Amino acid sequence: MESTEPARSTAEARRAVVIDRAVAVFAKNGYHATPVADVAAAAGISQAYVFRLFEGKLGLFVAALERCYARIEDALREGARKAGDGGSPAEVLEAMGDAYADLIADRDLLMMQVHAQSVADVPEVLAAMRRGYASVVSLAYALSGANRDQVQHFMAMGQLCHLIVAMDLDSVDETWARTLTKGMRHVPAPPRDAPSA
Amino acid sequence: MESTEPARSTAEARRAVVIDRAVAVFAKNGYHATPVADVAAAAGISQAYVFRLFEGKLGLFVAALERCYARIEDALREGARKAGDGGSPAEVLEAMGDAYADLIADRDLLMMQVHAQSVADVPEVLAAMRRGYASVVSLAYALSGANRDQVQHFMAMGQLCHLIVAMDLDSVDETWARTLTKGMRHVPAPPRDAPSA
DNA sequence: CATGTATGTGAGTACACACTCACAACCGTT
DNA sequence: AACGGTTGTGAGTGTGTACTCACATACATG
Repeated sequence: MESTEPARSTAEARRAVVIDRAVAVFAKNGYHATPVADVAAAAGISQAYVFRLFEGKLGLFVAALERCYARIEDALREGARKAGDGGSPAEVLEAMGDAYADLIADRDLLMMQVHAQSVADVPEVLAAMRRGYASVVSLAYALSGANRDQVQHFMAMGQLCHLIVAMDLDSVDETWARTLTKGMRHVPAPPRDAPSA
Repeated sequence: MESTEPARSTAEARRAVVIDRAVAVFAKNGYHATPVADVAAAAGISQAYVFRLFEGKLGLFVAALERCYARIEDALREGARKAGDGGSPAEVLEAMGDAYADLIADRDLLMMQVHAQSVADVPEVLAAMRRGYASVVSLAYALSGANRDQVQHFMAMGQLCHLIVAMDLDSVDETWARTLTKGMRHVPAPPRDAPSA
C-alpha cells in the first residue's frame, strides 16, 4: 500500500501546497501581521524550509497573491462559459460577477487583495497587482464584449464588494449598510456549521 | 512678545497635533509597518509621551482614522454647499465627489482608509470604520436627496478611486488602466506648484 | 517659597520575528 | 557500498518595536 504521507516531496509540489496555505494565513492577518512561522506551521514544514523555497517573506506573499489572481481568472472564465455565447455583454458580466461572488465566499481571495492594496507601495506587490488587474480587466472585455463604462462599473462593484466583506456589512442592519450591500451577491454564508477541514 | 514655541502645551492641544502627524505617517506605511516612534518623531515628542496621550498604538491609529472621516465629512458638506440647493441629486453627488477628489489629492486620507480595511479585523478599527462610513453614507443621502442606487454608485466609485490611487494607475498607460480611471477625478495633480505649507 | 499637578522624557524591558547555517535524512546512480 | 544531489530541520542571531517607569521640568496656588 502507498504511505498516507509521502516522506519526501519535490520542491515544486511543496511550493504549491505552501502557497495554498499562505493564501489562507495571509488573508487572515495581512502581510505585516503574519509571521512566516505561521505559514510554515499551516503547511506542516519548518520556517527554514519556507525560506529555502521562496525569496524571503515578500516572495512568498507575491506568490500567494499571484495564485489568487489565477484563481479569479479561472472563475471569471468559468462564469462567462456558463453564460454562453448568446448572452448580451451585460448578461455575461453579470454571470462573471456571480462566479466571482461564489469564488470569494470564503473571504480568503478577497482579503488577500485588500491586504495587497495596503502593501502596494512595495514594488514587487504593486507589480503583481497590476499584472493581476490587467488580466482581470482584459478578461472582462474579451469574454463579455462589454464597453468601457460597463467594465468600469463591473470593477467598481467588485471594489465595493471588498469593502462590504471587510466590514462585514451583512451583519449590520442599518440603512447605510443596506445601501452599500443592495443587490450584491457576496458571501452567501448561510449553512456554515463545520468550520474545520 | 509671545514665544515662537510655547515650552508647554495642554494635553488636548498636543493630542491634536499628534493625530495630525499620525495620519500622515500611518498613511505612508500602514498600521503594522509604522512604529509609534515614527509618529512621535514626526510630532516632535517622545514615544513615551505618545503612549501617555493615547491608549496604545491602536488608540492612536483609531484617533487618526476618526480624524480622516471627520475631514471627509467636512469636505462633503462643503461640496454640497457649493452645489447649492437648486441642483438635482445627481448634480449634488457630483459636486460632493469632486470635493472628495480635491480632499484626497495628497493621498493621506485615502491611504488611511485602505490601511484601515486591512486591519478591519481589529474590533476597534472596525467600529471606527463603520461609524465613519455610516456618517458618509448618511451625508450623501441627506445633502443630495439621491436614491439608494445613486448613493451606492457614488460609494462604489469612491472605492474604485482607492484602487486607482493605491496602484498609481495614472502612470500606467494601458487600456485596462484607462478603463478603470475613465472619468475619475482623483489626484488632480496638474497645476500644483507649492506643495509645502 | 513650598507644595501639588500636569507636561514631558531617557533609559530600559520583554518579546516577536525575519533570516541563516550547520547538519541530518533520504534517494538515485554507478 | 560509496557518492552526490535534493529535501528537510533545530537551533540559533540580530534587530526592531510596543510598552513601562522612575524621574525631570514647568506652572499654579497657598
